[in-house]
Amino acid sequence: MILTGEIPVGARINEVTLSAELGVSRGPLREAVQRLRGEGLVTVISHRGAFVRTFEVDEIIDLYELRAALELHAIRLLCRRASAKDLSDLDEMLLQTETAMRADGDRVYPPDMDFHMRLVSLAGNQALVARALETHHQLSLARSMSARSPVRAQTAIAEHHAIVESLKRQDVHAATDVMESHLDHARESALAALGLKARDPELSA
Amino acid sequence: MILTGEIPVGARINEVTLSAELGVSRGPLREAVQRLRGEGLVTVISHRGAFVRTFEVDEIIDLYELRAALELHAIRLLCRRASAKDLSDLDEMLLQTETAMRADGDRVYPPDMDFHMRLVSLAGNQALVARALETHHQLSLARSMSARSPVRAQTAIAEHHAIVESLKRQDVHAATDVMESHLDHARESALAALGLKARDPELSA
DNA sequence: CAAATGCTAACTGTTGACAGTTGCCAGTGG
DNA sequence: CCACTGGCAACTGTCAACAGTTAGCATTTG
Repeated sequence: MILTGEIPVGARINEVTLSAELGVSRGPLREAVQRLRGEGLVTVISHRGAFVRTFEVDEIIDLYELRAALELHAIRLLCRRASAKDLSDLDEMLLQTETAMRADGDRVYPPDMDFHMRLVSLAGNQALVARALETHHQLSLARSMSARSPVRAQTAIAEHHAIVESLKRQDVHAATDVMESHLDHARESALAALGLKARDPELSA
Repeated sequence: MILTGEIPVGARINEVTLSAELGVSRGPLREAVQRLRGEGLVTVISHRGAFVRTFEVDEIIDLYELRAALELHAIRLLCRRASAKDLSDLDEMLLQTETAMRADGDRVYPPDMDFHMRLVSLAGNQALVARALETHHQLSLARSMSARSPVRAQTAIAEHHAIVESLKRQDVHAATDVMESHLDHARESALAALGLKARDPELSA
């Protein structure tokens, strides 16, 4: 309900009304809230309740940095572990996304997230996958604070292709470089959609 | 209580007896269990209860890989952001650890964890810090499955020094290389303490 | 008129009790 | 003697009610 926007960002979660809507008691609901707290989707204030988390610009930048840490490492692992079939599967996935996008001009981020999560999954590290999924959830929540901007689809797909090509050549350096700039672009796009610019005086390298 | 071993690894958490010991009711205890579940310290089985999580060898290797992803990225960020004072503080910290170790031959891992967490904190990314702390908690729980092995203290300290020296020279490549081998050694040491070896046929680079 | 104070309603924090499920053990039949 | 079944005890899942706190509003006072 949080990720779909059914409960708006920043809103308080009223335990009694929500438990009545869901048809459960307050006990299980409070347990669920604690789980969401662990996932970073709500912030709990003592005696005040649980609020759907809001993100400052700095926090969004931090999350993209975290994404970079996780996904760049996944890339490094993939260069050593990915089988030919894995890579061809990724290619097929990209083609399907392209055809789906051509038919239906809507929805740009879900396939993007699918690609990245597939990439991380192929690294074969469950702990890494869990953290990446968590980070994506937080980022999708942060992005939902702005109106959807369906821009940046074609360029993203092109960058995905470049990543897979680098992986096929087992070129770690190229793959990580492309992924890093890809995430930089995604961050800037997200921040632009949210209104303002970044601070970072550090994109020379 | 889990991290200190007061509740042994693999044990079931009896809600009624534990809530009686802690002087609280089962409701808050169940909420706490859900939080621990989010932190990956317990696994909850429906109608069976919460069990202090046990780790397979593969999962421990995955956790060290996750550590590498987070801490190597922290190193990269530090090379750009760390001030001279930050680095001198790290140096002082290492010296204090050495003198403390010379006086008291016990306790090897806590200062190690302190150093790494300090390193990550200096990167100035709260999301990164949170995940690193979580991973360290899981690893300390995994290590607690074996008897403490206070070996490997001097070499670890030496490697810490080498990391700081590389950071002072702003040599990203050297710093990440040292950190990577440091974590490799830590992993092998932990696995050895737990009984058996790793599988990885991939430590040539 | 403005600031401080007391009151009230709404909500969270916690508790104890009830219902449903699981695992174990004795008893029974092959 | 072994496998199976029925019953039982312990425990988890859930609920409704009570206590304590917070925020807002009306009232009072300088």
